[in-house]
Amino acid sequence: MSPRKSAAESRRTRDRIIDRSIAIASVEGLDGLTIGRLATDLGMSKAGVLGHFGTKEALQLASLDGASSIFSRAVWEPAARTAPGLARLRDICEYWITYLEREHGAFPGGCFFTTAAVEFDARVGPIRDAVVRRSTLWRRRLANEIRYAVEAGELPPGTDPDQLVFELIGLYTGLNQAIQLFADPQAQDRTRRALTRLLAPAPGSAPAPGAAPAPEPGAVQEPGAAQGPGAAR
Amino acid sequence: MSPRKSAAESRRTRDRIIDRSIAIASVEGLDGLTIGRLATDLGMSKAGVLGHFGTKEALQLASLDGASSIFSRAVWEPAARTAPGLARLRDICEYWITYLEREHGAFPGGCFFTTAAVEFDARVGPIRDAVVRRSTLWRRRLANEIRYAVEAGELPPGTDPDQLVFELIGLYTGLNQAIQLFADPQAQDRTRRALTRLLAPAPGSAPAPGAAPAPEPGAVQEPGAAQGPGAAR
DNA sequence: CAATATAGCAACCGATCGGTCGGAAGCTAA
DNA sequence: TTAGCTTCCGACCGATCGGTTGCTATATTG
Repeated sequence: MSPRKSAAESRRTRDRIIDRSIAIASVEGLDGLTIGRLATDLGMSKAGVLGHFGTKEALQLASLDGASSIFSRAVWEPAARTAPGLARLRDICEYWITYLEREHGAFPGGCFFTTAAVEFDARVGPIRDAVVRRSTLWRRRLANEIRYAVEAGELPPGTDPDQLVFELIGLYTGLNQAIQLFADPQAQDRTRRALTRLLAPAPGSAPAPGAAPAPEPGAVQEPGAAQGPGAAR
Repeated sequence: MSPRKSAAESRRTRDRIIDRSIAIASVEGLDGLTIGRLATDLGMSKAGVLGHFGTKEALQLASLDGASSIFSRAVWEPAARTAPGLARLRDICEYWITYLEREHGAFPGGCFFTTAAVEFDARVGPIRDAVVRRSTLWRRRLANEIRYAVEAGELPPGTDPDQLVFELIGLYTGLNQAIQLFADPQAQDRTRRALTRLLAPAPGSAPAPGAAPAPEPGAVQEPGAAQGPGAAR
């Protein structure tokens, strides 16, 4: 009806498309996303939508990019202000929990990357590659943070960063499932409880309080801090 | 070309359809599965395929049922022969690892239920309900086994079964991702290493060897068994 | 103001989607 | 042998898929 054309206006439209695309894809999957549905939701024509990207695959990749920014802004950036090491690692984990909460509203259908990873983990092509790349970057960032914490003596010596990353990824994938599939109100607490064990400080290091947004005070059992000296990570 | 019709023959055809359907859906998702593709793969007509189920949704539900049997046969049934408690729990976990291995060939695209759970975790309808139901049954079965082990004194008293289930589910979801998305050859070992910590026996109980298919002998670090007395799972 | 570039639309393309229908082929029961 | 039931096929349905093609209307550039 009313073709706008300024460069700035065009970019805003593009962003609107990507935002909506992310919302749809987080529920229906990147493949379940259709141009027609997207156009209807936005009150545009299919050609108008597709004109910004050329192909559906390009749109999917752009959505992945946009989702990546959202994740980064919600989890990494706020934690990046904290000093590196265990403190920052704990911040990351706490922001990560918040990011996955339904109320956070980043993605109506749960973590976009979990969905995309499972959706494309058995296929080949540019989208799978992009998912693998982003996921690898995140794993690497986590591993670096862990390595730093170990070298600083905040985590037990002998801790295997990749092993800890492996367990963290699993933990958060499980958290996402508990929230989305079961709407489990205890999921966050369970995650924090697992974290106090996974991220228990090295025996000799500083008592470790402060820093992180408090890993819950008045919980049940679980001594948490104190742990057998040899029980690495 | 050649319509067969005996009741037994019909059932065999139905099973063939479901088998193929499971294979496709584990890669493309239950939604990505199409009648046309299925018919082509099986050398049948679309009507011939759909005639056995009526609707695509019924076919999807039947596939979920079939996948459930495969999982049960691969993980639960072999472990059910072991005496209940920690020993059986360890068996379950070991068979569960085998089941997820690419070479196992149960599902070419990785665990059918992980895929289905993520695919439908943000939707409503009979399929999501079925996924939730099956997943809940499995969680309950695990929790029961854990509860038994705790009461038998094989796991530390104060262990929260649901918490341990939560962490196990996450661990195996992570394993599935590591295998499918990263083809990580160390994923199985990492899972076993995490398991030795999660399923560490209660301090006072029997030394716990034997029983399970050996949770790896000559590994690196990680004392494993010994753990602070208070550090409940 | 004129020329160019582009955002967006309506209409359309072939392909495929889930699903229906009538009939052909063969099993089973009377 | 015949009647009825079931399996399966080929052809077809309307809807939707991703994508293309002119075209209009505006913004920008000169």
